[in-house]
Amino acid sequence: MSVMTQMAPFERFYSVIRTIPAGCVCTYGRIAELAGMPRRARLVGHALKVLPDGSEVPWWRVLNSQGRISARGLGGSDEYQRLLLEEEGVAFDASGRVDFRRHGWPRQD
DNA sequence: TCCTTGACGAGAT
DNA sequence: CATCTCGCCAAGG
Repeated sequence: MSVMTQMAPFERFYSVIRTIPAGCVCTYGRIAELAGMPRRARLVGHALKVLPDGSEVPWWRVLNSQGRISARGLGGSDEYQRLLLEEEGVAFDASGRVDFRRHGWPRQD
């Protein structure tokens, strides 16, 4: 079996993330649910982590359940993520949180 | 193969 | 609000 026959097992997640509209955000847990894999939030984080640079998957639109950017540690893309979101019109409050009622997707209603 | 680490999350304290 | 526990599971040592 060639190394290519076994594609990345995270396509389900990437597909869902690709549908998040610009200016909107979603959570790791919600992505997992929408992908049909409830309780796999942690795996979504891993999927984004291994995403190659320059990927078309809008990883920056994924936040944790508190509406915050998950810390990545040294050399992380935390700041960059916030920048990308703000460019799309996403607002952060004084404590660095995004209001899901305003930018959350899918909309609850 | 065992053990530890995580871009996580919900619930209990 | 801050911790802690537990569920989950791919990766890397």
